[in-house]
Amino acid sequence: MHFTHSMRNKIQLTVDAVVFGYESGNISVLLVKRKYEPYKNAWALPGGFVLEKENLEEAVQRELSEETGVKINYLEQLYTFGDLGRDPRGRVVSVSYFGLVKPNAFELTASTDATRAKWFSIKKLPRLAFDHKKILKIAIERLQGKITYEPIGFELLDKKFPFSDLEKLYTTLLDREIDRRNFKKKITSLKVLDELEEKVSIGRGRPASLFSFNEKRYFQLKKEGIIFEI
Amino acid sequence: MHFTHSMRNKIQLTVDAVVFGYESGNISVLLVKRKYEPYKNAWALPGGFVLEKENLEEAVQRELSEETGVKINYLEQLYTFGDLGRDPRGRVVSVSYFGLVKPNAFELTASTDATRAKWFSIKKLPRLAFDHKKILKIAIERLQGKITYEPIGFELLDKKFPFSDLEKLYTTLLDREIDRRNFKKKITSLKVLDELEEKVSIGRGRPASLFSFNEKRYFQLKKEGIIFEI
DNA sequence: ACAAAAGTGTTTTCTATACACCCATGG
DNA sequence: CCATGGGTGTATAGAAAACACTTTTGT
Repeated sequence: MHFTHSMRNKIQLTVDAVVFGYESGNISVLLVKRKYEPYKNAWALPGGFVLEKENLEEAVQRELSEETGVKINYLEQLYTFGDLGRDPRGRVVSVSYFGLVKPNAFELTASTDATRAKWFSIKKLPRLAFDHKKILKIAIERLQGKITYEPIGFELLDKKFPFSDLEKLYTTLLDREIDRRNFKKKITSLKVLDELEEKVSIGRGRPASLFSFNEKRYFQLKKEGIIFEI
Repeated sequence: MHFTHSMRNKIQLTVDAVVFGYESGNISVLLVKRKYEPYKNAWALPGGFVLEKENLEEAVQRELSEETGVKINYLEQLYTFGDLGRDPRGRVVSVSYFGLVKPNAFELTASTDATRAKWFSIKKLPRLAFDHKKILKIAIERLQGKITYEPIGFELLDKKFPFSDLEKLYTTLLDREIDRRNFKKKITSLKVLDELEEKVSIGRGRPASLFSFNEKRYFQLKKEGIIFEI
């Protein structure tokens, strides 16, 4: 169909971000409480209208920083939701993004209105505005899918971490037990981890060696599209 | 950011479709010659502006039928392109789709202006309008990716086909030789093919048995998210 | 009879999985 | 000294890969 001025549509464009964080066996997602109608005071994914002179990714980053102050470590496009009736204000199409943050960025900054932005465990979610429940569901599927074919973890863990953190991350995300020895073998064979001299002991038990991701190797693997069966 | 009337943006929304077809060792993509400026007479992906009261997928189907008459066998969302400056008319965000057609739908219908819609081998592409070269590149990567983890083929081959067609499809898409015996073993183990009584002989050589996809089994595998290493 | 494409099994190698005990520390 | 979590190796089974000759037809 050819475009003429009279046909200029009234479709509005928004972005929404599903941002995941991980800490000690818990996957959390960042939500904000809505200030305005519709769905005033309901929890929703951070996001908002795209400005005419900003890229989509800039829009997400801006909204995230305005609404939550959280610094994103990894961001990719998730899916575009455009069904009629998904927004009571009219026709609103939303480009959703998928983000990950490290635990140290987990704390909501001072600039954040703590009553407005909050981390929720994905196991105990409040009722969400718009079709955000659906968006979140797809994001969780993406997260679980990604982890089985990409050496994710770099984006969710601190710079230095005990191996058990990585293991726990996988058991949490995949929601099943994994054999520690076999898991370590597989990770080791990828050569993405550097073992550090340092150790930490958390509570009782033998202290754990710290590891860090070998960034060079890690991003090389990602580029090669490593298949990483867990 | 809160939305007020004065901020109502002037972002336009389009859809574009990358439709692939396959015939005798060749992957083709469906392009249309543009009727209007900008890029008048240049080849472009079929697509156009989304109407206010149609879903995104409806918009793609409508544009495809208007511009090419081609009947799509499979359609999924690919990616949303929204960079500033990707369209000289202003801010235009495009939701792109990825489609597959069977060879029998390959013929452009009578309703189609044959000089306007045309199949191009992905190895001999013309210069494309807008950022469609980039969109096509991403679609080709998706196609190659999909084939290694989903038993694709159903959507690209005729109802009945000789096994060699499936094999050739894979060698073409993956752009490398595959061992016929190992390949057959793998496909057979999935139990997605039914061997028919019928045979065809094309030119000289021993006639080939025809196969068809066992739809039930095929879609069951897809739902289970089969991992299918080739 | 020969060229061209279809069809078919076995062996070897690699990878995934199953499995249990010792080590270092804090309380 | 004991409870807690960290760390490590081997054996088996299953999957992937390598590999070549026979069959059926058209010309």
